[in-house]
Amino acid sequence: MRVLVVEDEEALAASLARGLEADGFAVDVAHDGVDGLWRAQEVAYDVIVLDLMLPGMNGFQVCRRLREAEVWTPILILTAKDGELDETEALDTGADDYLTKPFSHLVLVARLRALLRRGAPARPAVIEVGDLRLDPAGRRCWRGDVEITLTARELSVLEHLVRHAGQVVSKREILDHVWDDDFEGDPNIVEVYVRYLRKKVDIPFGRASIETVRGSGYRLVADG
Amino acid sequence: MRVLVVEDEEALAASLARGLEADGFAVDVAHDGVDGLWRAQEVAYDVIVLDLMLPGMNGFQVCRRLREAEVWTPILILTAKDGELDETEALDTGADDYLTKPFSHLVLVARLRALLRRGAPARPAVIEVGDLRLDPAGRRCWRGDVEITLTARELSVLEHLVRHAGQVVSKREILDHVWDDDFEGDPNIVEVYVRYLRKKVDIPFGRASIETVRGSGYRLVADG
DNA sequence: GGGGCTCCTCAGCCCGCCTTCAGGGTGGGG
DNA sequence: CCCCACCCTGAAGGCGGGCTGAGGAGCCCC
Repeated sequence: MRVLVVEDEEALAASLARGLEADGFAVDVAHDGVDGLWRAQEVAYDVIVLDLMLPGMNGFQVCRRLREAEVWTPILILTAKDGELDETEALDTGADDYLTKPFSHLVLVARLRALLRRGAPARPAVIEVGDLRLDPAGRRCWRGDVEITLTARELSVLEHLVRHAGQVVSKREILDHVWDDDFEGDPNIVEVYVRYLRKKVDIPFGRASIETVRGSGYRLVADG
Repeated sequence: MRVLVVEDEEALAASLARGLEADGFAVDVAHDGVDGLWRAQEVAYDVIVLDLMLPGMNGFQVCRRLREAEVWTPILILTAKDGELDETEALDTGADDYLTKPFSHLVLVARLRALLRRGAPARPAVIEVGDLRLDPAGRRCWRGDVEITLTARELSVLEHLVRHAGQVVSKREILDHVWDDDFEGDPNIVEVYVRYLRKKVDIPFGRASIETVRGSGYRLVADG
């Protein structure tokens, strides 16, 4: 099992390396984000331990860049902070687990083994409909090679359509699944968001993937 | 994506709800098994997070009851215990995955997304009569490989004919099934719609699949 | 505090769908 | 052969579902 530790703090890095080696890991250490990013792309590590606070490029950036580069090695983020921000941010950037400093060596190893056990699954759950791609976990979306920036709501609506591609989805259903059930506003909101989506994922590309099924709802199609 | 969290511990429930909402889920919370069971049957959730230790009815019971009630929503069981017993028991009762407390939010979300990914898409119930195909749920219709665009009413009338293919269906019957029972308008409306249908599904293809049975009604035939 | 962004509301408009209606065609029984 | 019931057909109008643009409230970050 080969692990890459990206950690700028010398003492911690050395301690991690020693401990992991004692547990049978083959350990490489990178001391800053740029180096870590490079190594992670060059070598097929089984898992990466990534500190958040790094000189130059921080852990989130490294993580995101790796995923953008189609590197799906499981990543465990180390963070000194404890805020919720880190947690959600880590998820957004595609990390697989995270650990708050200080942590026990045993816990770290347990988490790493858990990640390894899960094996390849870090692979993104990208859903494709024609050349429209959606990564619900990463909250990202593409038409072909062009990335499309969507807001949270837009993405949720599109996610629901994509997950039911080819089927008719009623406005009521979208409302129930994407909005909270205590939403008492204008159901017209669904039409509005469909319009937003069409403006972003269809019209600029001359497509018509979100069909209106009058009286029933909407249907997402491949639209070759 | 709509998720039901069944968890009696207030703090954990609130934290789960907040976290999941931050990840774009629409979250409902039930604080005991009975409430959870009821909600899960009333609302079409995409996934259910179910604690084992619940007042009144425990997670296993809820799970079993749901499956007995033909509710197939993916269920992820939360357990404080660590025994293998729980795992096999959970799977026996029809749960889809389980997670041992304490767990990281990231892991929970990853597991939920995995469940959603697995979620089986609704199977298409396509009815065929000769080379005429109808997908009532998808609101679509084909003659051979050619898709035919039908309005809601047209499709409803055709659906009734297709479901009784080969039999004579009276106009009164069509009226009662396709229109509201209290429809007091001109029964001629049925003739009008049969005409519309013939213009779309028969005439362009040189077919005559909707036969008139004078004095009785209409009959849909294969019309090889 | 202000600018930008996201989310939501609202009202007006337009087109397509549903329905009605009247007139013409057709077939069967006397 | 004639008549009447039954069915077909074309046109027209009203209505409602869906679309659209503008704008305001809340939020976050600078």
